[in-house]
Amino acid sequence: MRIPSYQLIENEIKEKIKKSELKHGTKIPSENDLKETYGVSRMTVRQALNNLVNDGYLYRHKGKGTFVNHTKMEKRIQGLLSFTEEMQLMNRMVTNKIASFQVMKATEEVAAKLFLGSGEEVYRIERIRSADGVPVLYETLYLPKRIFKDLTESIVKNSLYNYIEKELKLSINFSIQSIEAVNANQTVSNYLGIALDYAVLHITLNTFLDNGHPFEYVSSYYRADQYRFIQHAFR
Amino acid sequence: MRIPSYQLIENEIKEKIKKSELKHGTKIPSENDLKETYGVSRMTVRQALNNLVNDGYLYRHKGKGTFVNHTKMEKRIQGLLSFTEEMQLMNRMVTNKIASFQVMKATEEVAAKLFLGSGEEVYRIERIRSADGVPVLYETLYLPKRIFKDLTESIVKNSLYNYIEKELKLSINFSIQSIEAVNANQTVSNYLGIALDYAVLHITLNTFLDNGHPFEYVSSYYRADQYRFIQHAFR
DNA sequence: TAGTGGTCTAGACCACGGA
DNA sequence: CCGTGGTCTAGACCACTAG
Repeated sequence: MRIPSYQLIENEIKEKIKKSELKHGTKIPSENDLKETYGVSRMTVRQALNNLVNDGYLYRHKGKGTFVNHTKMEKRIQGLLSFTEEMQLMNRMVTNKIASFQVMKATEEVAAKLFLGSGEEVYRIERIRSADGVPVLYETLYLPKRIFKDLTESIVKNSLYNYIEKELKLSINFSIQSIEAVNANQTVSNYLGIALDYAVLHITLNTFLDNGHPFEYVSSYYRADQYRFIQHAFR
Repeated sequence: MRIPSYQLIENEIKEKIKKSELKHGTKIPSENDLKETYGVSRMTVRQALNNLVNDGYLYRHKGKGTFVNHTKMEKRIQGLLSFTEEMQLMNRMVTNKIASFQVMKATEEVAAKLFLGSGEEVYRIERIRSADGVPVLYETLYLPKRIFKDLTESIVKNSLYNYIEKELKLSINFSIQSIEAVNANQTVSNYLGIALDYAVLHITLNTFLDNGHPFEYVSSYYRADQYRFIQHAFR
């Protein structure tokens, strides 16, 4: 298992940025200096720097030098993160409560969202997820039995994305989300402990694997005072 | 004005993909073939291909070859669209009503969002935007006077993005949006013609130019029954 | 085994920025 | 002017994939 030298250089610079040894606007050593420091050719140094520029860690000015960028934290957030991961980023403790867990035949709507044949079975799971003990969202998950053969409550109580990636060795690709505002109905108001008619975010989510198959359909309700949705969009 | 050879190679391949001469999954010639075709070194070919891979046009498989990617269309759709453009996509007629139009000194919040010095002037504009005659959103725009020297009501009544790109010749890069659900207050309820406390989407938007400067800060309220927000996210 | 992309070298000339 | 990054060469060896 050899690690290529350009990756070693990349990682070392990345670490320094993360540890704030290199701060926004700082000039890093020139390509010729780095070439000497690491005992590699200039092209290898450039490969490392190119990757860091593409990832937004650095930017270059012809004739001047290479500098540390400041926007990295923001860029990370635009990716697809699970609720657990999102809350970890904010240093908040996640707890999950399973309100129901059953296997049923997919309804027409769910079958359509999950690309299932009629009569195929799905798990239907209701969860209430809290951050630092405060209920933030109530969601209903639909997962194809075909993909999740031996799902248990304890798996769902922890991070589903972690289970999919680490245990099932499946590769999550992208999701389509629809976001709207609705007034809380009786169920939502009960589960989240908020007043009836209080505004909540209703997000439905269809998530797909690398092979193009959808593996989850989720309908979730977020407490407006606890959650906001940040996104980057490029023109 | 010399164009580097790697860019020529890049552009030629990009064109072929756009004209569908190269379709999804097609294997493109090997790096050694391209090297011969264009009479350059292999590193130069790789520079061209690296850029196309980073832009999502191609993907590589070690030992197999380089292939044309298919996700370009999807990537387009997730991009940043103005309200006018979005509504046009859905074949809905947009009308804008200007509720107020003034120049004022930026408040602290607005100055921070627009990277302005204290005391700098901004336009503050309130618009109600309708699709097919139905009010969909009420928004307050803040635009730096420094960038929009001669803004008029009639420009704002049409598409601002169009004016920025076609008239001012500025290049819009990306936006950061924050989306939350709130209950309509008196103002919102009046302008959108909905009941008080009805759930609405509150979206604030900070949009940036290619040079990194923010050019608008917008706070908008969308009618929940008329608008939903769709987005793709990649893992 | 042959062909592919992944990594790497030791040079070179250029254009730009600042002193 | 010198130092910077931008482009480019003509090789090399490696790891992976397929027949």
